[in-house]
Amino acid sequence: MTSSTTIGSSPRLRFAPSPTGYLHVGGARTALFNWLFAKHHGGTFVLRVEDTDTERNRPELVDGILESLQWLGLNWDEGPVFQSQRMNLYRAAAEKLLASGAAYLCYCPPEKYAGGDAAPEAEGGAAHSVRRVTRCGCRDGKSSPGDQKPAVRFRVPLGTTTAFDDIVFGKNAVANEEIEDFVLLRSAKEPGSDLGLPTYQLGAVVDDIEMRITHVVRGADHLSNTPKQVLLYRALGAEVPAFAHLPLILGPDRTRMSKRHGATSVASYQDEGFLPEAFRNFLALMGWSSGDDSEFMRTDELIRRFSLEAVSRTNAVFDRAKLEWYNTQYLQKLPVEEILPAVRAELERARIWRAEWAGAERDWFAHTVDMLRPRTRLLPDFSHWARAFFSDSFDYDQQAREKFWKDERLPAMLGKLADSLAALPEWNHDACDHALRAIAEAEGVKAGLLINATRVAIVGQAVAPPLFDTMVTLGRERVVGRLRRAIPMIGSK
RNA sequence: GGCCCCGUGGUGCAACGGUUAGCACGCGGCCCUUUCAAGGCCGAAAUACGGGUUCGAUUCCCGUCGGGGCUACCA
Repeated sequence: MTSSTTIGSSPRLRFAPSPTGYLHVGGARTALFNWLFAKHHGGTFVLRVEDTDTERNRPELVDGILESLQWLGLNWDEGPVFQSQRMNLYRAAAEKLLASGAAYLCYCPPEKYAGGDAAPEAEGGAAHSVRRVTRCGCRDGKSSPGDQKPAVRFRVPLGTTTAFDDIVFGKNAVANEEIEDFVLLRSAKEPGSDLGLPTYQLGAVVDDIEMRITHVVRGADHLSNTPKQVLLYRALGAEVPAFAHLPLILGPDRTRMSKRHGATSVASYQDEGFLPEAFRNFLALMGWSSGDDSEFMRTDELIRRFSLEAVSRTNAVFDRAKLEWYNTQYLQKLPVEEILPAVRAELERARIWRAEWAGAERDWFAHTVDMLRPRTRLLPDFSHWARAFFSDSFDYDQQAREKFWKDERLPAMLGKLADSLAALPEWNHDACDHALRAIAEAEGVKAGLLINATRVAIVGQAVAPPLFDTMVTLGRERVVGRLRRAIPMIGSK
């Protein structure tokens, strides 16, 4: 679409989260697209932590963000680079801009510009409606220093228009009159220093230049800021990178996703038992499509087919039901070997993992997981409703008991079944099948009655794989033992 | 308020001047069946509205409405 999108031999991308919260789904999608693009073109993916706002920064959140990124498999090639450790870079840039006249010192008190929609009640409520683009007397050197420490503001060149090409949104142009003289360096807080911390605009541009970022891929909430940054690149004498803004991910009510929309952090989905690859696949199709109707695309295919040109301009609503569908699909379709580690981790978490399953009983484990997975949606299903397959300590679902243990002849019939099973010369699907049906026939009841009652007796649930497969998997000893253990419970509360 | 962006079923995406507007999730029904899933089949459901341009608009233009973003010494 954009001819300036000539992708060099090795594009350099970056994801630059700010540690003011956990990694949320929007950030994860941005990281994913950067990563997919870098992988597709054999480029470099850099991680940068934008921690210049010392007030709102929570350093302890950095680890969580990195962990979520790693969980998603979005490995970075360089970094993490912390902006807080590169202050001299930003100050040098500010000095350079000051020296060239592209920036000026502003002595206005910070409160003067506080407000806007963030604080509409300021100045009597009408303030935001008459609010003008920031342009104070300091720009022309009319203000005197006084006691106030200065901030450094960019001197937006008036009388012209700033334009750029966005790979996703196309041509963008805005009259410079509409761009405020944004702050580059905040006024100093500490008594000693003259200049303060850099703002996002300065930090991002200086770093993107220094890191030789070729493609800036980020959320569309930055679209309106981009002209400012284009101006900065030029004032710094640097080449403007390619921009690609991504449509936003919204909550079900079409407003920006936030805590009140429930789970928004990547970590919460990890905790719930989603598979990272399923999550990735889901995320990839929010704002992007392969062009055809493909939906189930594993990561290598995503990398192969990804392009920024195919990114949509429409905001997308996060649909948890679809995410769950993806997880179900992955749980179902992946070679069973690939989901074993995740199931193991889940069983370990539930403290019912046994070392043999990684050794001598590895085949049994793989087979059992394979048998169970068509009925699973999230990883914890393996340790919850399927718990009886991995542990002898499990509960009997109350509703299942009420539904399938109603018949008062059941204790006697199940007793006979237990005896019959215990005496079976062979322990396999058909042998169990015949034994049970023989008893049903002799007692004059439908096999289903015994099948359902037995299922509840041996796994505690109404839901399980086909009964005779379940019996074979569990083994004779367990089945007979559990049957006898359950008999006294039938009819009792 | 100002500036900018977006607008296909409830949701995520296709159709990039000519299709009976396609796929998927979700929803309803049927089949399968030993419970529950998975799977198969069928169904309801959309081009926000109004003007243009055109032989012909989902598609191009304008307006309205709706949604979103920015308008911070946050990022």
